[in-house]
Amino acid sequence: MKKYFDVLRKCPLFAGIEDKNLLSMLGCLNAKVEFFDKKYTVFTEGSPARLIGIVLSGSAKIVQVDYYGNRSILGRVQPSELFAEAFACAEATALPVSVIADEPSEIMLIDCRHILHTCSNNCVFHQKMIFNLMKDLAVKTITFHQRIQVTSKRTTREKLLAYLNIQSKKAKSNSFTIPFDRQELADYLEVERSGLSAEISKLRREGVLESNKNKFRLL
Amino acid sequence: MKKYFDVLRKCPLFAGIEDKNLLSMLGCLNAKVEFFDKKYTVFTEGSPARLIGIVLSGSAKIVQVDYYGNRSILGRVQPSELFAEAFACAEATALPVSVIADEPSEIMLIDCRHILHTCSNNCVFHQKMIFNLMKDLAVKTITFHQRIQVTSKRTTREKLLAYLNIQSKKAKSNSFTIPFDRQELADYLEVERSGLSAEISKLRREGVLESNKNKFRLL
DNA sequence: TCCATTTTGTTGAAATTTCAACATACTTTT
DNA sequence: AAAAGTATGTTGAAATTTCAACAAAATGGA
Repeated sequence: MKKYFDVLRKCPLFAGIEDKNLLSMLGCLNAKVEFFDKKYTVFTEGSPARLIGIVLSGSAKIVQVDYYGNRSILGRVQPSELFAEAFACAEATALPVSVIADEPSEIMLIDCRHILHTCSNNCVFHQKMIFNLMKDLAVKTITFHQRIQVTSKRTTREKLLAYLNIQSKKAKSNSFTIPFDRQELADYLEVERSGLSAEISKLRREGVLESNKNKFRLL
Repeated sequence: MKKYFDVLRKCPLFAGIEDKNLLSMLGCLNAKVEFFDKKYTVFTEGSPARLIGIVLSGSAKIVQVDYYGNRSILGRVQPSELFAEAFACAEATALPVSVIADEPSEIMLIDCRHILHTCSNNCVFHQKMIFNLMKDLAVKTITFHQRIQVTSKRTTREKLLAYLNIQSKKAKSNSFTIPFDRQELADYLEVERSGLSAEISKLRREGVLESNKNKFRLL
């Protein structure tokens, strides 16, 4: 497990926990590591929501697919980030999303019951983890707020610009790379890919932005 | 404060906390109660995100307004429910939403620093509250997932039906009352009010549902 | 009760999005 | 290096939404 320490130290779940305690905690949590190849399914929609995932290497997409096959991308997780923690913490019976590896990825899996229900009154590490989970969930909630701020715009153009502005702010620069290809960005913004492509071209012609693949610069 | 105990016992923040401890906790948290008349602003977008709100009586809307005046309704809070807790817990600098009383309402306000930063290692009640906050935030995250499931549909009809189906499931009945008027429902679904009205009429003509004001029955 | 105000429903025109189809560019595999 | 597959851009027609304006219904005060 030691080879994952660099990643785990950055993981919100283990914030403020010292290396010397980490190894025994992982044992206590019964943490497992699994490998998933590109496009393989980490979690399937409808399965029990008992495991919390941590990306150790690679990345994955959180997706929802409705009965018509329309895909909505809830987000993407990178190394050291948690996923499915909300469903586990809320003790949901079934996952409403699927998680798909974007590239060959190592994923740490922890049964949430080891975090929520064991020695939560005595062990200072468990208390710390619950505090960390609370922080993490608060941040996720804010991320959803931001997303709704973007998708509640009524036109493709407005959604795109709202999204690019947030990305630009996040990168603290007017040029930045987004973590989506065209289809994925369309799924995230909840618009048509072709309409999105058209709008990007239009904004480029109007001199509002420059772009090359998933690199953008706002002018 | 004792007159609020019936409501507070149902509040997720105080789950599992006995009456005999509640009064002293409220003192320790420095909880204040304020009254807001209908349409009055409880929290203003942009103000510091330090207070957590609990509805004691009445109700309030969580709203976001963009630079074009388009309003998006993030949700509505009822007695015993928390609001703004995500921003407080994430220690956000500024609120990205406003909270507006829907009717004459009593609101309890608690400075989040009294929950997050005081005696969090020693006092068992603080630990319990943090656990409760984590649960609450997990449930809120799931609520947002549901909302995205609804608003990610591409047509007014699909959004409406997805929303009504969720409400029907929640009520465990095919007839139910929704907490929004037409304009509010339109803002929640992110569609035009006039188009929404038209769609409801159409569904009624097609025999898919019956409705009267904000009462619906799915057939 | 009556008046003023707010909410809801309706409609047609304008704007926008979706859909389908295809061309081009880029990647990956063999 | 060629072939196959994938991603992106473009277009026009069809479908849908938005917008604006108004009528009808419901609500809240005076």
